[in-house]
Amino acid sequence: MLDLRDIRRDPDRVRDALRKRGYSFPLDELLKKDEEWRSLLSQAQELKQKRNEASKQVAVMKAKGEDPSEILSQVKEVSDKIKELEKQVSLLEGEIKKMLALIPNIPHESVPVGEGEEDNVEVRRWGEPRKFDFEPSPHWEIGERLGILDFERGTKLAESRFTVLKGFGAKLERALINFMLDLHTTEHGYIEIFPPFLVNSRAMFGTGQLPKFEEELYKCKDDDLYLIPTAEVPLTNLFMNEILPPGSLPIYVTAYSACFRREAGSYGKDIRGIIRQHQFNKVELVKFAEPEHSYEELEKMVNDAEDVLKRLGLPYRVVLLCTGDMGFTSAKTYDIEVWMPGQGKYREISSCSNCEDFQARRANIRYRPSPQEKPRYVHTLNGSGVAVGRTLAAILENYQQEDGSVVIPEALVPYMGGVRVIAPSKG
RNA sequence: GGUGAGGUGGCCGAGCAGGUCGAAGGCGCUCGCCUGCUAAGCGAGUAGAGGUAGCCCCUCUCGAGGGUUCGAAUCCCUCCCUCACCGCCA
Repeated sequence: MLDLRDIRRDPDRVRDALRKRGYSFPLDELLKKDEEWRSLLSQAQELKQKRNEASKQVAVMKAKGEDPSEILSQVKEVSDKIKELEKQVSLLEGEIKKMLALIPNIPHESVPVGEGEEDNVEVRRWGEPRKFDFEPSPHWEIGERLGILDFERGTKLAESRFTVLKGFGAKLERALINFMLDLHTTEHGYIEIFPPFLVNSRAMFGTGQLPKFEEELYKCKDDDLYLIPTAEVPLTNLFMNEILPPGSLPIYVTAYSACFRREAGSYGKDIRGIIRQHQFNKVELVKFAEPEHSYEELEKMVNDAEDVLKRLGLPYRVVLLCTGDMGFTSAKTYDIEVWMPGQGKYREISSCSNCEDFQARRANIRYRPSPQEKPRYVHTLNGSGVAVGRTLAAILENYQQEDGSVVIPEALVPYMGGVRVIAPSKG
């Protein structure tokens, strides 16, 4: 959420941001409502002042034993007028808040202007895609041959885009989660959190899933609870409605969570394999930072996510998203794309964003820079560190052998109980 | 799910037969004084938000929302949450 006062002060800045994002929004309507709101508000406040003064007078007169009935009848009218005005004020306030909640964040000046994926800018590459002396298979074929991915039973139990992991597949998924959490907590300074996978609508509003993206969420029928689409939601909202004391920033937190997305509107995409599932596992990174340092923190966070892929020996590239491809809440986003030999292209495996104070304002997360200063909004950052299912798919494709087996990356061997190769087995 | 108690400022905790109460007192914190250092002591300050370019100023906020009233932390209604005991349960 943007600050209404900033919008008022410099509406062109917002117009420019909306244009760069390819967003249409009735900004003039908002400004008009704002003006009306402020006018009515100050009218109401003036009357209240009057009423408060009169009420005090009544108290004094009563104490002296005088008769205040004359004032009483006058103030009664004022009170009624206040009620009328306040009704309008709160009505307008509601409308303004609703509109405000639908304006996306303003892109940082370093973000390239563009319309879509094709305008993103590659920042760097790491690792050399392996040369195969046979035709590399896509991960779903490898996984089915090895008996570790079971798509049919996933669909039987739930619906399409659900998959059952079996044997070493299930173990590899678990190994990856533990490997990533250990890496981030012991080497990158993150505190491990195990959050709720269901959160209420206030939390969903705080991180920007609601109200605009409700159709992406699984909602519980009888409760004000939603399945989280990412651990970013519970992690970022950890400090909702709090003022962090001086010296607490930056705060780094990480969590494993299952993520649930309805994937409405992506019917045709990635039907095969485990790239796009309704339920998937992810290790998430979230940071709370002072505004002065949030962009350094973003670079460091991207490095933390890259480190996962480096240690697994998976080639990747880092891409800076353009204005038209960025998420609603983000001011600047880097995607990390891992090389998938089976598909012959790089696929997103992590997305790291600086949301600046956009989410902090929604979730009311502040910090006090020093004991005598006023609270300020923190900057929040989030990033995948990284998507577990996609990493598993990347390992299958990058480490596949001609005989159908898959070699386990060295770093994971301890997490796999010493297993170095997953070979085809019966059952 | 049942019964009972309760939700006040960073924390603890008064106020709750409606009226100069955004709120005593204590702790904590900040600044100053004092003191070889530290501790103690003394003095001052110390909630958040909005209207305003901004000060003074004004308005709002005592879990949330609504109501009664000239006036609500105090009275009434609804909801939420916390704690205790019971029931159920991984």
